[in-house]
Amino acid sequence: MKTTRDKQTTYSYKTMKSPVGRLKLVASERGLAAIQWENDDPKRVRLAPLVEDENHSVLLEAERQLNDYFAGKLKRFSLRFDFAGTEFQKEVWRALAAIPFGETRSYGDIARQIGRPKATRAVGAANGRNPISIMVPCHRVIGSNGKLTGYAGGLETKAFLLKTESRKKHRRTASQHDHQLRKPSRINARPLIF
Amino acid sequence: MKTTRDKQTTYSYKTMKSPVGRLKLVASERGLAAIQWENDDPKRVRLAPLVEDENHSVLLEAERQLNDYFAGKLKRFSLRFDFAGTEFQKEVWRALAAIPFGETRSYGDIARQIGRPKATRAVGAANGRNPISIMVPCHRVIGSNGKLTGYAGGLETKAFLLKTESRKKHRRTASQHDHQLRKPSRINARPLIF
DNA sequence: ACATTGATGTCCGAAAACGGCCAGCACCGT
DNA sequence: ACGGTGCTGGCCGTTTTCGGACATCAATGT
Repeated sequence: MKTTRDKQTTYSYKTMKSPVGRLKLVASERGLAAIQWENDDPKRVRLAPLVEDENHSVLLEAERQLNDYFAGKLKRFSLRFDFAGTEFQKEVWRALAAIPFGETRSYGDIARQIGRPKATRAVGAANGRNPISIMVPCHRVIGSNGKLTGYAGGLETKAFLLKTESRKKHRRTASQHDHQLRKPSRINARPLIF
Repeated sequence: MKTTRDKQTTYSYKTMKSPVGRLKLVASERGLAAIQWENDDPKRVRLAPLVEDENHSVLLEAERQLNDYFAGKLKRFSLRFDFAGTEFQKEVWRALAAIPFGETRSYGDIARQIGRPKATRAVGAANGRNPISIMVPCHRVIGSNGKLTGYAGGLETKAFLLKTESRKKHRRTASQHDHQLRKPSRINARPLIF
């Protein structure tokens, strides 16, 4: 008998088309729980049981924001997230969510930021388990040498997202000014290797 | 870092006094989830996070029925249960709930009843994990040789419950008649070893 | 009488494996 | 002196794996 313990929570989902392929949005009553790729490894993010619901308010709002993002009309997502993970993972994911549009960080940067400077590999692992692709921008985390190193949606997708964001970033208006950065000299100064 | 994954559901609890010590009642919105002993092994039944709620309707009803049971005024509990366990465990627990007041079964009896005649030890293990003591009467399951063998609330408590039920059972009125039993010759014919 | 054996589902702890890392260093070719 | 490239070793949280331990019991063998 292979049955496992119940998961207790039921999630709603719907799918949508996007420039990076079909996406599957998943939400609980507490907020958005996942954005998964078409061929996502099913054991990367495990949420069950799932029920289709095209009209779930959180899912509709997420879809709207994603469309605006891909249309270049939105640079910062604003939505309640329902993270299911360990305390460490949630800390990492929160740190990811704080990386501004168009910038990048190294895995070590994130490790230092959450106060565990030596947990770089663990940060990498937590990155790979990020349930909410795109909105929690794990694609903005790259190797300290500028290499992209890995992405659940495929390295091409990671490159596409970064290139798009970087282009949009440069098209800034006069009213914009530089953000206050903790380490301004290093941020985004890393060469990107697509 | 020792943090584990979230449990997703929040449970309400309250405590009550009883002839067998203080009991902790736990419920979700789906029903009664646990009745735990004062010094219950915390890893026997794990429900978290817990919030005290003296007025939860399920908890109040459970308390009422328990009081009636201990007063000898109630022989059969009627309440929605919220079992959290594997499919096998739930099958066992459902089988337990069907054992009438004042009767006993052996672990092998239960195993046969759920169609897994050789899973006697597994039944024992599932018994030990029964979250809803007393109401799901795992105390009515004893060794095939009549020995009590084990009980989360202590063997003295198991003996007390069985002795009480057996006494109350015999004090029957003239209007009562024997229950229809599937195996009348064996049921409760086993000698009890207190 | 009494010890042994095998079948069963689940949990627990320990240990090992496994990564979306990275600094340091040697080495090499300008 | 530089700038690449590639290897090595240490670091860290999570997942997987594995070996026992059980609230048993009928069937054997002694």
